[in-house]
Amino acid sequence: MKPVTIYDIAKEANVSVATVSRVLNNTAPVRKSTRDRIVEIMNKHQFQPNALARSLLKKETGMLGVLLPDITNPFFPEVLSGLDQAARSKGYTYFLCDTFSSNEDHIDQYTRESQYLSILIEKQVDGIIMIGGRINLNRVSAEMVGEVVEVSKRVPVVMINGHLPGTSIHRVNADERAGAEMAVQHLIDLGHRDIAFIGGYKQMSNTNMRMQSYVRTMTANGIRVDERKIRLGGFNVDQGKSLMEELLGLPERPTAVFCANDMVAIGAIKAARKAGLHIPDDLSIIGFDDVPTASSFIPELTTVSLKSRLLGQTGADVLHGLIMKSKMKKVTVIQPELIVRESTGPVKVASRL
Amino acid sequence: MKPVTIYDIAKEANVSVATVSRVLNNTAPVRKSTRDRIVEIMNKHQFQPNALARSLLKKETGMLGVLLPDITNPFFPEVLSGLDQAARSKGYTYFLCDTFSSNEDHIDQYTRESQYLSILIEKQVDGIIMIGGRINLNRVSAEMVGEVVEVSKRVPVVMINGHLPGTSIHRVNADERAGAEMAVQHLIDLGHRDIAFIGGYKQMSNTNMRMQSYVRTMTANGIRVDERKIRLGGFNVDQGKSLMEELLGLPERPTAVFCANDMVAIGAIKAARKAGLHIPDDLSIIGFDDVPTASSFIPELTTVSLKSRLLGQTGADVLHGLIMKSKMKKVTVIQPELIVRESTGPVKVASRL
DNA sequence: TTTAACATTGACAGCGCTATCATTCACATA
DNA sequence: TATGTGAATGATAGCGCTGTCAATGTTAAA
Repeated sequence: MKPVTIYDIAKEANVSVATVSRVLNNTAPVRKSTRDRIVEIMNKHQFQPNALARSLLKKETGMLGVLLPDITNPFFPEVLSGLDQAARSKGYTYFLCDTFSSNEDHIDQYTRESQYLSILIEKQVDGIIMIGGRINLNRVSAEMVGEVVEVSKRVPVVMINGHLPGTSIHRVNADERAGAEMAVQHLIDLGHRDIAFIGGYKQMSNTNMRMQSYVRTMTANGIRVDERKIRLGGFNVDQGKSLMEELLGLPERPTAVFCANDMVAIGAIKAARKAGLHIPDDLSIIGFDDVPTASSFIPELTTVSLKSRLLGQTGADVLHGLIMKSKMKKVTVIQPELIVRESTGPVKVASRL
Repeated sequence: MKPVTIYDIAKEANVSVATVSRVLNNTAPVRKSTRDRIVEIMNKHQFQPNALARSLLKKETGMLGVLLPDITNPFFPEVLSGLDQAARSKGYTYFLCDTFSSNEDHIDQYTRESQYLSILIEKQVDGIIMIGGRINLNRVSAEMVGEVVEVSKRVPVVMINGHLPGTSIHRVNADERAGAEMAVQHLIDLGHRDIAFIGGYKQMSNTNMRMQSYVRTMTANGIRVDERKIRLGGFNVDQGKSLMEELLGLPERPTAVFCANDMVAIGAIKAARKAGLHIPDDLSIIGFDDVPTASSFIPELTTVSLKSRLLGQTGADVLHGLIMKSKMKKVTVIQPELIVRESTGPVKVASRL
């Protein structure tokens, strides 16, 4: 059973294909009687125009590509949800390209990224959004950067929470610095002075920004930072747990911990509880990202929201602007927000004993 | 700057487009010297063939459509991740169509579903996967069913964890009945007799299956079920919380609670703790789905895994089979697995006091 | 040397649609 | 009645690619 084309419709309605195309796109006046007849025939056959043929001619597909590192990481569905809404409202459909999760074929994220990039180009997407947050500065070789730059010459690209140094690709970023400052300042305002930082990876720009901002805020408040209380090494619950255990092994444990993200914070809480500590009475813990889990955890996590949905939404808006050839700001910064919940509290002098 | 086409390549290489096409698809022998020359020119121009044109002719696009209700619900990214892997390994790219989340334009899930369905048809996807779990029996009108059936005549469709009664659409389902039985039996084996069921919605098939299986297992073990201890009303944390509060208000509270999903279980634990109960000593709680959060929660959640990744993977495999016109089983059932963690424990007689 | 059998290439139609230009009507105005 | 104007329509050329058929070379067996 062959799908019906506008030729079939045209023949049955005794008109030319041009006329059918006209009623389809409402691109020129068609006599009401003719139009009605054509529409009826279309309905009768449940005619659906072939978007490939149309796109081939019009050089626009209404399709976007969205690259992200791991849909299984709860941060990304949030971003995606904002992005989805904005994209849909403008009539786009998008390919989801997961570059790292379920990595059973031993291909690394960057290789997969370039594979997807070229597939997307071949499929003639109207634009590409790369959601970062994992950009590893060491690994971003000149080659990789060059590739993305090359792609961005062919089709608009915007990066969310990522940045390719030396390029001028449009991006929308959370203000990580401000976010980290909020977190640390919150702890300090609560009376804490002995504040640790755990989680993340040295090579990653987001970790660095968070950590640097931590150091700066401490210093600005006249607090000396203790190198031993900065412990990097991962973004997940288990890693958070062992990082916290290290901290607990120190001769003098901190009264508060700033975690590189919420997962690490959860791990930290688990370790602390196992050690018999009560949160937040004995120890305050603050996370980062405001993943949905954060609010359902016990205790509910104090954290800083990166406004993930807004990030996604804005990314899509910027991309749309680019596609429409509007002049867009090169970088859009989204202000995070401190979310105070239950895992932080005022320092107690006794808690150090 | 116009994109280069095979014509440009052909001209520069002094061959016909047919030959260029041949080296592109390796579809007929080409003299090595000619091939090398063409390849070099392609590289020089970073030539990427236009997939639209190719697909228009070949009637296959390598694109799939994936419909799901809410990417923000942690169950779906898991399914998607399995699906992604299987689809990618077979060379497919897919459109992600979120039919319900971020629903700010007041269009309901079913309307959006049909919108997406027709977009996907127009884009000529090779197949469609609908991930359910939210199919509301009341709302699945004849119209909706008819629509999906109509679509499935044009392109292969597979439903994951969903079912349109009266149709013969291929599907892969978790064995909800068996899963619920595992959960309840686990509780009974632990010595519990007074077991409640909370969460879900009466109109949904998954809720019904879980609930019926709960009743059956109780009865099979010679336990009478107490109607007051079955409380439906939602799938999220807050709803779980208030459902649990209702339960706690009962003259004789249960010693164990079987929750319709993990989110409800988390809510239940929150309510129980607030009431001063210790989990699992005073109350055992078991969830359903084995969402990633379940293992990071405190206490770690005992639950039954629906094998979400496997579900997705299998769905993609079945769809691929259908696309390849292989004979596929109409329904594939995935066996769930009981995951015993910390939120359930043996009954203590004293816990009833 | 001749000829069959491949290897290699070219020409060209056509996938389903839209844009452009040309043509035909139907009226209203002069 | 002649003419202009806009409304309706048709004819047709591609969009970039692949498949088919035909036309060349080339090589090895006869």
